[in-house]
Amino acid sequence: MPYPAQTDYPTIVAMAHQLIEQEGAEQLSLAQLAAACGIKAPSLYRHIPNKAALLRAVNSLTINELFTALAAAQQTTSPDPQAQLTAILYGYRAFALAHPQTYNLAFTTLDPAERPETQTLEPMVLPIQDIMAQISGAEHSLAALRGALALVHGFVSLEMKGQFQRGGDLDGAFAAAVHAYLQGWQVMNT
Amino acid sequence: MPYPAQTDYPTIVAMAHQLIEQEGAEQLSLAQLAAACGIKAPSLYRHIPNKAALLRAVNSLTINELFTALAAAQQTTSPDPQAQLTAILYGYRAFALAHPQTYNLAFTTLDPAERPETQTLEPMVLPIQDIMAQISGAEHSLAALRGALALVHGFVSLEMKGQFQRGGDLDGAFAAAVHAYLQGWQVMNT
DNA sequence: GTCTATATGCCGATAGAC
DNA sequence: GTCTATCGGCATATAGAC
Repeated sequence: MPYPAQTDYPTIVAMAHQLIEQEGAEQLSLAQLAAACGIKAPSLYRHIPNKAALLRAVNSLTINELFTALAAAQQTTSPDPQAQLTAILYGYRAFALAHPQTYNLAFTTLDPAERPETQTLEPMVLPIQDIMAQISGAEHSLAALRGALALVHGFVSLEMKGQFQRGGDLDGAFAAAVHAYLQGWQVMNT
Repeated sequence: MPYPAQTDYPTIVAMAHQLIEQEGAEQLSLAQLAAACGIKAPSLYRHIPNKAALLRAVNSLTINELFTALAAAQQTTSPDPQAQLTAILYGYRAFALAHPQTYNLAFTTLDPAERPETQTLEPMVLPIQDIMAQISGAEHSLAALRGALALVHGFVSLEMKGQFQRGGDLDGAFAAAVHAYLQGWQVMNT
C-alpha cells in the first residue's frame, strides 16, 4: 500500500509559521514540524532544501502579513497625513504585538541566511515615505521614515522583551512618543 | 604533578564577553570558551554553575559598560538639556555600534534566563529621565524617556541588522530623527 | 511522497581520578 | 583546579526500500 500524499510546501510553511508563533522560533525542530504535519522528519526534505530556506519562507509570509496589515491601516478616510501616519504606526505596533514570535524572527533574530532576498522592511514601507514627505519635506522623507521605523520597531522590541518594567501606560507612552516625533518633523519643516 | 591554577571567574566571563563580540553569541560553545582559557570544557563547571549563569554575567558586564559610556557622554559641559540628551543618545548609538554582538545579546536576544535580575535597561537610564523632564514636562518624562530609548534602540537594531538598505546618510538620519523627537516634546510642552 | 534506518556531529553537563 | 571519559539529547541531513 503506497503512502498517501498528504502535505505540500505551502502547508509546511504555514505550519512552521504557526508553530513558531506558538512556541518561539528557537523551539522549532524539524522533527516537531514533521510530526505536526503528520509525517516523519526526513520526509520534509522532499519539500524543502534545508531549514534555512524554510525559515526564509516563513519570514516572507510574515512580511507579507505585515504589509497587508499596514495597507489596511492606511485605508483611513482622513486625508490628514499626520493622522494617516499615526494610523499606520499604530497598525505596525498592533501587528508586532499580535505576532511577537514571527515578527521577532523576521526582524530581530534575522540571520542573513534566513532573510528573503528581495524583501526587507524598508522597501516595503515605501508608501509611508510619500505621506511622510508631506510633513517632513521631501528632502528629509527618507530620514523621517527611518526614524519612524526605528521608533516603532524599538518600542515594540523593548516592550516585548520586558524592558519597560516600571509600570505606567505603555499605550499612552507609545501614542505620545509617536505624536512627539511627527510633531517635531512638522515643526522643523515650517 | 598537580594541575596549575590558571584561571578564575572574572577571567572566564571577560573571555566569554570577548569571544561573543568576535563571533556572535550563538557561536559560543563552552568547549571553545574553555579552549580560549587554556583548559578543557568540563573544568569550567568548577567556576560557573551553567551556561545561562555565564551569559547573565556577560550581560552584566555589557550593561555596566553601557552605563559607563552613557555617564561619560553626559559629562558634557553644556547646561542645555536638549544638548545633554542629544549627547547621551549619540553615545548610546556609538556604544551599540561599537559592541554589536554583546549589545544584541544583552538587549535583544535576551532570554529571561540570561537576564541579570536587578539590571535592565530602563532603571539604568534614570538620570536621563531627569533631563528629559526639563523638555517634556515632569508628568510625561517616563513616556518621553521610553520613546527616546525606543528610537535609539530601534535605530541601531535596524541599522545593525541591515534593514536600512537604500543608502543615504545614516548618521544624518539618526541625528535628524533624534532632533525631531526632542523638538516635538519641547513644542508639546510649551 | 512517505517510510525506516542511519550517519554524523555538536551540545551541555556529570562522574570520578589525579 | 584540572583532567579523561562518557552520558544523553537533539539537531540536520542522506540512502534506499515501498
